Amino acid sequence: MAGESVWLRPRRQERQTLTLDRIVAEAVTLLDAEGEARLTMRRLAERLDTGSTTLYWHVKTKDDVLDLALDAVFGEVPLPGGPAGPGGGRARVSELVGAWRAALLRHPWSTGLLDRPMMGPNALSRTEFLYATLAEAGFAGPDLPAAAFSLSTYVTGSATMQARERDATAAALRDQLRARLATYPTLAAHGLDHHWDDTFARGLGYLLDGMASQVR
Amino acid sequence: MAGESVWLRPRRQERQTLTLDRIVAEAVTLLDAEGEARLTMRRLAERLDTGSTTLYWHVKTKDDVLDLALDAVFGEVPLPGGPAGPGGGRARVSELVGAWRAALLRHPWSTGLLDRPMMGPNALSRTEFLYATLAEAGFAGPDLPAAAFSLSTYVTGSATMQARERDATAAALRDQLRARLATYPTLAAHGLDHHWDDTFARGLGYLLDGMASQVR
DNA sequence: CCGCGTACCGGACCGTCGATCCGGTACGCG
DNA sequence: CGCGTACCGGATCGACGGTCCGGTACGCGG
Repeated sequence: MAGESVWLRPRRQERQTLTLDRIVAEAVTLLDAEGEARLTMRRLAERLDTGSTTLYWHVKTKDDVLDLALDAVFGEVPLPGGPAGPGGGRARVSELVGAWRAALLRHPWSTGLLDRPMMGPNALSRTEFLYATLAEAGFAGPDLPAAAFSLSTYVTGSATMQARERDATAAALRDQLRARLATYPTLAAHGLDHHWDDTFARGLGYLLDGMASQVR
Repeated sequence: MAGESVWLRPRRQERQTLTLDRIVAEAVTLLDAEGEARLTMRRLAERLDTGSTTLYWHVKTKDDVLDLALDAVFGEVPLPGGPAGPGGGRARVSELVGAWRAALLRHPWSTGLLDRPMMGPNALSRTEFLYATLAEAGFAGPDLPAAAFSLSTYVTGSATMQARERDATAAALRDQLRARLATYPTLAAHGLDHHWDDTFARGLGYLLDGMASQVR
């Protein structure tokens, strides 16, 4: 059994060496395509054209992959550049928050991972930016963490709620709810058909208005 | 092999028959004690003194158990009774929202399940109550779903964020963050030590203020 | 009092998962 | 040229969610 033919053996250079970055990137595309439930170390390894055990050289557990994938989503959120003009704090915050929400909704699985510590470098730098912008806008003392907390809470919560509603079974349940509008009259009359983008912006408006009146 | 001794055989009456309610209740206490990761159909069955397969007669999948457990948490939220006095809308909303948050934090695992459709009867009746209270307070048109959405988003998001912070690994990561306060100056200076209850109430104040100025 | 249907239960089992053991292989550096 | 180290993977482990199929006891009609 003298070694196989060269033609069958992949050339060393052509085959990219496995990298943590490649693993995370492939995990994100797999999650985008099939969701969290179908992300398996075996399937992920197969897509990377390697054995499942090899992944464990680069990563300690599957949770590591998920943590890294989540932080990769945060990495897609661009930080508004340049100095904020006077009174431009609101625009900058809206921009950051909107991009943040868009990134989460681009990867609906990410909202299911938001219950784990968001301590990746990308998440932290976005949070730092939010704190800095709010501090510059005049928030101080206990109002600073409260304002930052409210905004990030609102973003993650609303993305979770909206991603949940896109689920197929959620649509079926909503139809069933429509039939029980006797039991839930107000909800059925006003809560079923609304535009998410408008609803989100409106709620963000409430929050920013309330914050502005506090700092003024 | 003529049947075992009567003394060893449990009397029929003494042994409670297995009920969906008993399953859900036991699942909640198991989740409270050990978290979602350690909730297993086998372990749950063992606690109920039955075989794991028996559970599947009462329940179709494990997800059913989780859905029911989550709705059981919502069931712990009392609905403020009686008619709301004039201008009492804010107090009622604060009461509901506060109790809602308390229930979620009493069962920290629940925040990890918030990405699934909240379509259980308990969740729906709380949402209906919220809609009705807000409608009575003067919200109409697109402002009604926006207000209800903002509030429930704020509650679920903030509970998720706080429950996440109680995690043991989160504390370790926070210590590490404290060491890197050069990279995240504003965050490290203001975001690490704050009282959750005060921060939550302050943020809720922003939101309610902004909502009030809208409906006025 | 009998017998039988139905509501309920569980041992054995299947395929798959996350993770580990341990033996390889090839590249770079001395 | 040889050897260490960085990287890879077949085989395997224990546990999981879920199903098959054969039970068991209780109530109800005869």
